[in-house]
Amino acid sequence: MPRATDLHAVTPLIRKLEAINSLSHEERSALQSLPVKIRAVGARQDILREGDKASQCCLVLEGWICRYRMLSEGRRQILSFHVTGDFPDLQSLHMPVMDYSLAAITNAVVAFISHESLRELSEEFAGICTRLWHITLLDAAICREWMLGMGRRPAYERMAHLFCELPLKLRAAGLAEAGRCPLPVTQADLADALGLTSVHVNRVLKGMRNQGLITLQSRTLTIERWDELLRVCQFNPTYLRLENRTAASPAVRRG
Amino acid sequence: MPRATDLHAVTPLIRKLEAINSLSHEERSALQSLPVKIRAVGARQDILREGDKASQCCLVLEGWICRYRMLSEGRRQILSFHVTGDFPDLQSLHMPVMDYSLAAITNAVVAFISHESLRELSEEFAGICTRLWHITLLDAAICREWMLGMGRRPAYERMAHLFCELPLKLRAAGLAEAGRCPLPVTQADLADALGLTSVHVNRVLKGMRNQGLITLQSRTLTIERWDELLRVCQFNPTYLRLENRTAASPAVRRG
DNA sequence: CGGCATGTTGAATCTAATCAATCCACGTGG
DNA sequence: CCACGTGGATTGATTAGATTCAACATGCCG
Repeated sequence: MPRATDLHAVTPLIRKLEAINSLSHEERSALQSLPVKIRAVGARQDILREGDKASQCCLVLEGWICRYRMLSEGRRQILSFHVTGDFPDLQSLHMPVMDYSLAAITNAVVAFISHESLRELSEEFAGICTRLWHITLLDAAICREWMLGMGRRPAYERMAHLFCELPLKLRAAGLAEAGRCPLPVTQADLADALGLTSVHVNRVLKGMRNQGLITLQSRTLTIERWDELLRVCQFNPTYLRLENRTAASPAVRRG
Repeated sequence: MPRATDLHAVTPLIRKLEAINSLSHEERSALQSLPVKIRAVGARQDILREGDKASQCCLVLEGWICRYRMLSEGRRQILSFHVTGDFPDLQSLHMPVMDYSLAAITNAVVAFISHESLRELSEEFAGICTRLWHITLLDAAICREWMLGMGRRPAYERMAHLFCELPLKLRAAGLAEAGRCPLPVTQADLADALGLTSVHVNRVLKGMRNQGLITLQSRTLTIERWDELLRVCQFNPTYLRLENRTAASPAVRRG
């Protein structure tokens, strides 16, 4: 596993922006000279808390991060999962008071980029501003999809849907091979992401294994029957906007 | 009810942008000269459908609009409600393929503004670009709040939360007096927004009326006991980012 | 080896869904 | 003016999906 250093810390971000629209030479070098602060975060550690006022954004370099919110009596809702290249709190650039917390799920490495430098960059390069906006929109689209699931999909479908989404998302980011992806989260985490209890997650998982749809072991999710999994949850990948990058596209492999 | 004409069609938008950050004279006049196409939409009519490729954005001038998604067997999830001044599909500016449908709940009037002209405006005025981005972020914050509710709040709390959110949102937009707001939706619509069935919505409503928390008649929601309603759902208005405008509403602070 | 986090299973319970009537307000046409 | 139709609201009875509580198994790490 390559260790992130200041020198190439921004590459995951560049990669992501390129995926939206290719960058000019000036844009790329401006990004490369962004000042960043690297920080390692232990598993289950908070990075930022609801109510905090952020003055920098957090770029994920390694590991899994999640956004979450808490209610009384320990109720927790995970709002999203984030991996290398994601910018989970990019919206803080315009809304500094956090309406959710950010925590590491696994051991992780993140890079902090100050709002100030991001703003300067956005002012100088309209194209970068647009792409950053684009990232927040992608995020919102996934949020809508999760909302639909929580409101209208029963547990089995909801979980199947997540198991379609994650491998596609990770593969597009060059972090997974086809039909298989890392899933380093506990059943309790899954439960909090899906709006279920961990006991029920366990039972639904058992059901999916019995149907031969998936295997999930050693923190790796393998899709055994894509066609069936897609059918079960009526999966439509439009919202992920993977376009050409989806299947075996060179854009993915080049990463 | 004032009829929207081309001349002042953009005022609700200007009002909303001003609320984020006051506009310069040039910005305001540039906005005023935006070309718009006004269209009346009958109640329950679709304005745009999932999968459509948009080349313009829809600004709500009058009436209530919702975003929604459908699943098989008539399952519907309403993703958001929108009123005068809202830009429910602003994200189509950067992601033209719609991942949800847009429909009028009541009779409504909308203004279409072409992506082209919005893009020109954004290029010329960085401040307008930023504010538009800001609007999409506000939207995402509400989406996260709804997600939390669907995942972790039981029906009663979830509905109470919506009944806190709507009056505050509408009041900030100048569309409601304190402690009361129009709610021209059916119980079936409410159900689709909350991820419940209409039968259950009816029962929860009955419960809230019995507790003396609200009245809901003639399409008007009145909050009878703000303090208690806020308490029931642990309402925290941060995510709405009403800031200074909240303070103007004594009903909130009293609670 | 012991301890702790995570995963698994069973039984009882509960929330919300489903199915099925009925009621009510309102508008329309005879 | 009243009968009728219609969409929405209300209520009851039943069922299903998910939670809760509790116990036990497994795997990993010091």
